[in-house]
Amino acid sequence: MSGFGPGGPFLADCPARLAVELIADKWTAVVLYGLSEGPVRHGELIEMIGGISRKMLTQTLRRLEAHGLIRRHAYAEVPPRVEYELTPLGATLIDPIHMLTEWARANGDAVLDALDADPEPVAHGD
Amino acid sequence: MSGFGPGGPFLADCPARLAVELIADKWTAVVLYGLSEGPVRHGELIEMIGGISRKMLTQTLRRLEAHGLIRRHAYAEVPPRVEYELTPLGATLIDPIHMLTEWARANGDAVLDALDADPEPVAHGD
DNA sequence: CGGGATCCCATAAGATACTG
DNA sequence: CAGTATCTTATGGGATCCCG
Repeated sequence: MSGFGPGGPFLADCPARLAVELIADKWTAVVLYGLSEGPVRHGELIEMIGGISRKMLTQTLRRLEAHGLIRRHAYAEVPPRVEYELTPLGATLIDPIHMLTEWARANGDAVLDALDADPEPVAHGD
Repeated sequence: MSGFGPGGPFLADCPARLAVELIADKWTAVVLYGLSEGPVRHGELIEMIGGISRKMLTQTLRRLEAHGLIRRHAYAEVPPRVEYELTPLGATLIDPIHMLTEWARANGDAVLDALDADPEPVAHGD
């Protein structure tokens, strides 16, 4: 399995790359997770998530909307009300994200233990 | 489920945050994926992944090692040989990553279609 | 061959203030 | 309440050179 030439790296066009580009930023997975139970308002997401700025939330929601993973519902009211909900496509992403979450719940401590055991930057050339 | 006060956002200490902090960067998931079949050398990873710089690879490997997810094996040879492999803990992360990959393989086209349908930045305030 | 050090640039992301 | 614009800083990440 090591006979790939310079012309064809394996993982270069791997679907993992797309998955990473989609959810591998600071907020995307958390926002999707926040929407997993049903429609949520902008302000509610801010409170739920805790620590995200309005700018980052809006930006994340926009990208998810453009990717077809969530749907925006703006009501013509005063004061304005906007709700976001997963599309059927977006809902299919909840399971994988849930698996990651479960993994973290089960193994998070082990990771923190490992960090605790090797606190130093591990310079192998030293 | 909307009665959380200012003192307790739901997702703030959610394990999803740890999961995100672990794998939500450009290379971590791909590197783990590259190690999922068995021990691989540094240079092999470079070829397999395609596009990663030596600096980023080393940096990613160091963090994974510190997190206890991979193990480094340096052989006292000339020229030097260094192999990396998943720890048992790291191996448990492969399944979740695999699910993401499978999702991308199944739904990647749908996402690209959505992007194609709404190419513009979607300015709702316009 | 593996990897550290340095320099440099592009982007991410927070704070703040303003608009409908 | 929801969203945008602008500014600023921290970080990510590439290129390059040098060392074991």
